[in-house]
Amino acid sequence: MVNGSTRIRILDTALDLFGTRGVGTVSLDDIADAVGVRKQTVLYWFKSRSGLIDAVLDHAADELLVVVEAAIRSRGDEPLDRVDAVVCAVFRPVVRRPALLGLIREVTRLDESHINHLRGRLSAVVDRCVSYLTSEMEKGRLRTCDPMVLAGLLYSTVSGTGTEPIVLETFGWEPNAAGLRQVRRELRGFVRAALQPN
Amino acid sequence: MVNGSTRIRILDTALDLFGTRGVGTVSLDDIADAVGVRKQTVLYWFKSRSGLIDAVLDHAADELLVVVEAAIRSRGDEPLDRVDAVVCAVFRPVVRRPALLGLIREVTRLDESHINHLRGRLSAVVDRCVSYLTSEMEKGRLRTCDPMVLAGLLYSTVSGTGTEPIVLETFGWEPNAAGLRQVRRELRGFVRAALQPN
DNA sequence: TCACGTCTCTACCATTTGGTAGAGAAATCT
DNA sequence: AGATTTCTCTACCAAATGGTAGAGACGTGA
Repeated sequence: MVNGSTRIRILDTALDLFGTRGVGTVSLDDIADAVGVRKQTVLYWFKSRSGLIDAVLDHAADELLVVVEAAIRSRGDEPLDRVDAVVCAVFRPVVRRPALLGLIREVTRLDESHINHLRGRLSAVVDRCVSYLTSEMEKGRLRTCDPMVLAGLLYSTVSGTGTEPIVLETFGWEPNAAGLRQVRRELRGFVRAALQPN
Repeated sequence: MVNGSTRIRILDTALDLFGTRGVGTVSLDDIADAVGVRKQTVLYWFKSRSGLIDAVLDHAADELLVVVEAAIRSRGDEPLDRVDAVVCAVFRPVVRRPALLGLIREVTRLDESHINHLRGRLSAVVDRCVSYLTSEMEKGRLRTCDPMVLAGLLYSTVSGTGTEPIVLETFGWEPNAAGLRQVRRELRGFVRAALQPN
């Protein structure tokens, strides 16, 4: 594969379309049109629609993993700061690449095989997060609760906030740069309050 | 319309399918098959796919409104209890009718006209929630923050938790009755902690 | 009984879907 | 130069899509 550029362009475009419109409603023709190529070129690079989906999920997982891993390592010892860094890291794509979280959220609509594919890709970070939360709770530096479910709650809050600007608009929020900063600020405060040890 | 039962059955079935599989990926044939009727019967009751979608959204909004309105009125004066009651109320359909919240969450994938349709239906409750949060914050009985964004955060947390069991499973959670109770308990604790006045 | 509205059906249709077959241009290797 | 690999194309196809047209079964009121 000497020339990766077409492949990459397809991958990027598919990620955007899948993430914003939902995997199930985007056809190969839609993707090909957006890339400026014929559907058969897409099928040359990815042997089937299903294969493309898996590849796009990998692509998305890669992008997310890099961001999160960096954040986990970044800030000091205090767990509230650590979590805050991860929240900010996951929130960054909301601005830079809104489709990314949207695609991850699509997991609910995918069939078993794609779900497992994505799970395999993310399980390492997920495990790290849960065991980190567990150990900090044991030290009494986070509000004590079920760490697995807490991780899920945090995910829901951050990803929901990032992927549903339409809902926020319904609540009266204004969708612009200042509004996004506002949301991020509130999100961080919300999570911090929810984790504060009692 | 003497016999409403076919219409209602279509509406119910469509709500379930739309909510679990996503609006865009469910065809009229899928719905008709599930009801045990021909596609043309569906098109007799709802003049187009788009009309059916609006009707289903109305159906869902009705169901949700009843539940939420009752909860808002229910419990005493303390705002944390009030919010807790609403959280429980919204969480109930997660068990009884998982597709309901799933459908509401589909709003992000719908086109402008359907979005506005749903918004019109929900704006009253939404406004009430926001102004309630505002007034309680002014009294210092809730953590002070932006009430609109807070409402959005609460929505994301509750609906995300309810609509993404697959994500929770990835975090190691077990999808059964005990697991659901566990999630609800953690959710309530999470929200309570996040709203506690400082 | 007859007419009428209600309800579901069969029969189609144009368009779009994911996918196959294979031709042709261009680069790369020998 | 000739052969081979890489890449994108045109030309199809069977199946599924949303939707139209209209027939027939059914009960109800006059």
